[in-house]
Amino acid sequence: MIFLRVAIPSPLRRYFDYLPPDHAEIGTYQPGTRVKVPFGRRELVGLLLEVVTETDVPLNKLKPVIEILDSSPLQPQYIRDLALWAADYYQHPIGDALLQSLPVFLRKGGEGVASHTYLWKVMPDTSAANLSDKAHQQQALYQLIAEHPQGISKEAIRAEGGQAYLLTTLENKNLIIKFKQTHSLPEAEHLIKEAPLPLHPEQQSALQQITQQQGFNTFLLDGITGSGKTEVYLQAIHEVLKKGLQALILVPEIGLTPQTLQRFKSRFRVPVVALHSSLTDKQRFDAWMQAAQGEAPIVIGTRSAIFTPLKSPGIIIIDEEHDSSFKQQEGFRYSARDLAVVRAHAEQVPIVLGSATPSLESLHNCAQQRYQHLTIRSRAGNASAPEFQLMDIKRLPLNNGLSSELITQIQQHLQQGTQVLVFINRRGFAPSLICHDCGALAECKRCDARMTLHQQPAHLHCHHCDSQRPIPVRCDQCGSHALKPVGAGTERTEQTLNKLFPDTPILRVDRDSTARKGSMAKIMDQVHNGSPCILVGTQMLAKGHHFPKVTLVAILDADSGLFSTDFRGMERTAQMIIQVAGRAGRADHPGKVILQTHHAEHPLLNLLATKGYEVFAQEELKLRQQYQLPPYQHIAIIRAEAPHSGRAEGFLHSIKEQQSAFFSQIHWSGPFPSPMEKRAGVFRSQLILSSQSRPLLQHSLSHLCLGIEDHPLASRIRWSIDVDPYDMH
DNA sequence: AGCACGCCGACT
DNA sequence: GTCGGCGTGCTC
Repeated sequence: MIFLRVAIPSPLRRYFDYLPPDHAEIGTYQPGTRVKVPFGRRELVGLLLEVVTETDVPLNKLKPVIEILDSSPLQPQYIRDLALWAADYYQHPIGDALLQSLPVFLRKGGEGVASHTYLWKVMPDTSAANLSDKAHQQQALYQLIAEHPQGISKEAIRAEGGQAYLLTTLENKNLIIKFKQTHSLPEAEHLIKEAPLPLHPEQQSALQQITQQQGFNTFLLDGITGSGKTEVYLQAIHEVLKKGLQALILVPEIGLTPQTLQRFKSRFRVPVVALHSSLTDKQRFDAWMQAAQGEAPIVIGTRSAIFTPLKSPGIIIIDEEHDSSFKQQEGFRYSARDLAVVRAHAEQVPIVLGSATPSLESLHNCAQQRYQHLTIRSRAGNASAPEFQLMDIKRLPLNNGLSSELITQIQQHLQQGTQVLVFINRRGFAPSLICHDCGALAECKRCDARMTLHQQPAHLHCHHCDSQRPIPVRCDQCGSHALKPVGAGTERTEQTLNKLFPDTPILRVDRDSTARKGSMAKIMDQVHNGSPCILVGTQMLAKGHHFPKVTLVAILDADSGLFSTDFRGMERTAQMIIQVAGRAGRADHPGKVILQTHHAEHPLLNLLATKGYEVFAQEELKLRQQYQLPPYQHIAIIRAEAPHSGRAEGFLHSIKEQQSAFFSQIHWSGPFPSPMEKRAGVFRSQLILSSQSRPLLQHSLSHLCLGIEDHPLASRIRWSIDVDPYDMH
């Protein structure tokens, strides 16, 4: 008798055994195929993992599988192993982790067959001369297709500006022929579309390190903004493509822009597949299949793309490796960057982690000789580094957050015909609304937080739970009409700058101003026309985009993260400052960065402004070591939440009392209320576990997890484990 | 996580 | 009378 062991997408941390399907043809059941199974009163898509001859479950409880969905596994074994490794390491239910490694289309039971891509090529013994001289567009299309002897797809034709609607016309004239895309790639000599840029010595040396070694190696490509990291990626990818292998590139959520894609598409004459959020489930699956079948030599995606199978893996690249979006912040809380290293090791391919502001973890891994540190300290061309100025604003009068010296400097830069970037990491008009008579602040009813005042459109908005209400006319507490906005967000800064510089366009860039499709592109077009303007925005400005005409970057509030309860606050602030600063100045325009601060004497802020990120990071690492914080300690947070105050904390207390004696060399701290205890109507608490040894912590967590599951309150309280948390909230 | 069962309050 | 509130228990 045989049983099918199936992974089910549920929070239950175990497998489920099933009987073979009722009318099954005699055949082999292949691990890795999807199955449709009854589960409770539902039908779910699960993943067949193993065929076993024994089961612990009483026979009368076993149900048969409804249907085997795939004739063979759609995913290679190593992706399943990666998901299993992650489930174990991040303490996530195994079935859920496994199913999350598949595209949504397959999770929902969609047919595992990709749509065909059709290609066109020119018929032999024809030429553009067969067309009328007047048919310019047809001629151009013919030429374009002729340039691709392996065939070209409709999408690629459109991307190259060809008139795809004329394909049928040329087909009817028997000049071109349509065929299904096959898996072959262009010959090595046809790979390059656009010539590589010359490398300066540091880039050259980094490229050599990456490409000359065999098998698995982790490289930290630590290159200042403008040092040409992307060119190193491109040339490393070229080497991979020459061997007929594929490249997987992970970028931050906000970094998957058409410009990013274009850099890869215009360099190589191979399909580049992008797994972005605007694709439908089916389109995403098709792209996934192209990667899995080796049809797409270059695959670019965000966090979840780490589970994309490649037929012939050649290299993995994580761009902006310090970026927080690589860590999933809910549910299956994996770090795509860390999983990428695990994956590269399993596949024996090199992995490149690139950043101008590397995470302290990665720098520490370099110091421990686990990663090879490749630094690029010179900029491409003759660009010079921006000059930093810490501007002490203590006791100075401010015009909605702008000091008069800053205003003067903005004026000067506009007069010299260049652009200015004003960075303020708060959207909305003002962080809150205060009653001038009694001091009461407009608070969110569901969170321990102030509500942000917005004016476009006018309302109060909680940025933590998204609840909204109209702007009150009278104070809730005392009935006074004297309600005043306190502090400034992007909207207010925009308004203030508009009054100060009425003749200069002020362009606001934040989540609100770019919510409509195409509005970001519109703003960027205006910036790139080069005439003087002021860009005002949040961290959206700090990523991806380059503003060659910007010569002054003003950071209105450099202090926000200096005294954060989160030990990573300083690191994040520094990364943000350097990333924003990196938007300014190019070859002919040296940039200047002004940091408005109330703590101009802050040692780390000074170090950052005068000596740069690298020196700052070394100092910050010393502090982490001194206080025994990551990366010198490994930590995990057990979080709990409940709709009544105290319950979550009581639950964690009870867990700690019951369990802590069983574990040695694990340091327990808490439970504490979360930094914002009430959020979206629930009360949250956390218990922090730390250890010097990562394997020990992981092992302990696995046991602890079983203990928590058995706790009588576990089913009534929402709890989760966050291993290597990025955000302490 | 879902989903159903089951036992108490305020509606037609 | 019953509609529906969410506490509890189960999923091979």
